[in-house]
Amino acid sequence: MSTALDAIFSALADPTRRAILTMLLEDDMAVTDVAEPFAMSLAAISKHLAILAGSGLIAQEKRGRVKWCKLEPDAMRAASVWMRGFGQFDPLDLDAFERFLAAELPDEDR
Amino acid sequence: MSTALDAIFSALADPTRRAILTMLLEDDMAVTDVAEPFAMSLAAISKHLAILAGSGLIAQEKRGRVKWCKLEPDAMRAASVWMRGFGQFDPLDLDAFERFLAAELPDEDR
DNA sequence: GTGATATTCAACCATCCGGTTGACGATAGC
DNA sequence: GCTATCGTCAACCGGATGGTTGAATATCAC
Repeated sequence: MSTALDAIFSALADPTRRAILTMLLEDDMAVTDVAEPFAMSLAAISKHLAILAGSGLIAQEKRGRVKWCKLEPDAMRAASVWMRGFGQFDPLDLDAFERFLAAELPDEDR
Repeated sequence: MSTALDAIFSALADPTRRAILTMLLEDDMAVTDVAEPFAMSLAAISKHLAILAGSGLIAQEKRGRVKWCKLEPDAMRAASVWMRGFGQFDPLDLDAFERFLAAELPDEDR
């Protein structure tokens, strides 16, 4: 019971990585341009981007010597669906919620 | 830009803690009962519960010598809303979710 | 009061995480 | 070919994280 949601939630747990995702919401960006507004080294940002790519939240494509980073919002869907189970369903609806999860999420994410 | 979302996402990043939240979806539980299905010490679970309480995802109330743990689903809303900002989710799946809501919840709760 | 149960505290440990720096491999421009 | 730019790699560092154990605190049952 883990890997995909683990990776997504822990990727989202860092404010720098959330800020990067917000930036990518506006447009695809090269690694250097992603790093520019942050007060940390390029290598650090490169690691953050690798973590985001590893969780599937972004995709990276190298074109020439520049590597482009592109948001992959679909990766957030599993986590969003998981979270929605809380708060919108009261205990009486639990069985129905389980059925919904069974339909929406792969086994390993339940 | 950080603390609340940091705490919530990093609390959710651990599979043990997510499993605990799922258990609490069914009913409020005492610490010992929460710990029972897990292959780790009671102290470890106690720490996990403290983290969940610290992030606001659960509330704990001590009654007598037993401490009851109760889900606080509202705490998830900030994170859920944040994620939805990215979510041009697959429209077909959203439709499925809407149909599910329509079938399972009375009108006044939607 | 004695003894069992519920929970936390404190110290400790191994590992992971977020950051640094410096060297390196590729590609672009001239 | 030379040089500047883009990005990663490797080694390192301090602090957080997730777990352990054993002692301590509080409450309940008798």
